[in-house]
Amino acid sequence: MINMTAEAISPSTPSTDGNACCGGAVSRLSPDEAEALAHELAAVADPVRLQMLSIIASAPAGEVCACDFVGPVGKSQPTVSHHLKVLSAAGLIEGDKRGRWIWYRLAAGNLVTMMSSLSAATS
Amino acid sequence: MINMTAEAISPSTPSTDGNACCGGAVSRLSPDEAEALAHELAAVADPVRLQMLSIIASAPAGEVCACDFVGPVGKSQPTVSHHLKVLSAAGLIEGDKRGRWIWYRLAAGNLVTMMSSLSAATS
DNA sequence: CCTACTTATCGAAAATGATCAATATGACTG
DNA sequence: CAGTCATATTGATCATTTTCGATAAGTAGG
Repeated sequence: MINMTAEAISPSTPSTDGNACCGGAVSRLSPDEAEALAHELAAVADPVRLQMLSIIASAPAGEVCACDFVGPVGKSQPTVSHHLKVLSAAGLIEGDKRGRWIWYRLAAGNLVTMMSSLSAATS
Repeated sequence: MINMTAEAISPSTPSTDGNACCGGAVSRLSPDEAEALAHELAAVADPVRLQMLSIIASAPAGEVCACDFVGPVGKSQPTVSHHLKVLSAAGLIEGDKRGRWIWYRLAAGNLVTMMSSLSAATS
């Protein structure tokens, strides 16, 4: 999931002179890793999507019909569909098409993984 | 800016007829709570800011001079200053002005709090 | 005081993202 | 098969965010 194509320790500025600071900083995250983690976090950093996740989480059966989001979040159906797609693409939810409806449930593992990565980067 | 069209436990669609779904969904997050949590998460959902947090986290002394970010993240000084402001406003880092420099350290508690809120909303 | 240095702010340009109306797609129903 | 319902896609608009060059504000040193 996390990309290792670029080196994690960025070259930084040469630190040519005798400055008191500026020169030795190092990141645990390569630019690519940071990009990937930021993308996952961005999927969750939206009020509508947070409400949708919370709606699924508090559903008795653990799953919610797509049409059930429109009313509570107060957005149009295309907007809800867009957000479902974002959450799905980020691996945070999974949809199950049954008959005319699509039932969404949490893919809870990926949320935990995401938070672990964040913790590891900022330990 | 904040839309108040729906309240915490949204009434949703009337569900007048005998639909198999659409009607009973409830969010644990009010629109305002969702907005607040999303705002905190957005502070972290950026590759540059993630790298900056990771740079502070891996600094031996636990703090990093502001000038030390510019090289590693590969952005201009005004851009770095902007991101420091965002992280600071979100309560994720704290700056300490000593002499000519400003030293930044993690305010780690708020990261933990943020992740707890996210967990609680999506339990 | 004048200069060099560090950080912040301003203003503008470019990119990204959220949103909705209209419409398409696909599935059940009568 | 025609109609209805649930969801996805399209196309456009509006708001936000990222970014940088220029410049201001503040501090230390000569």
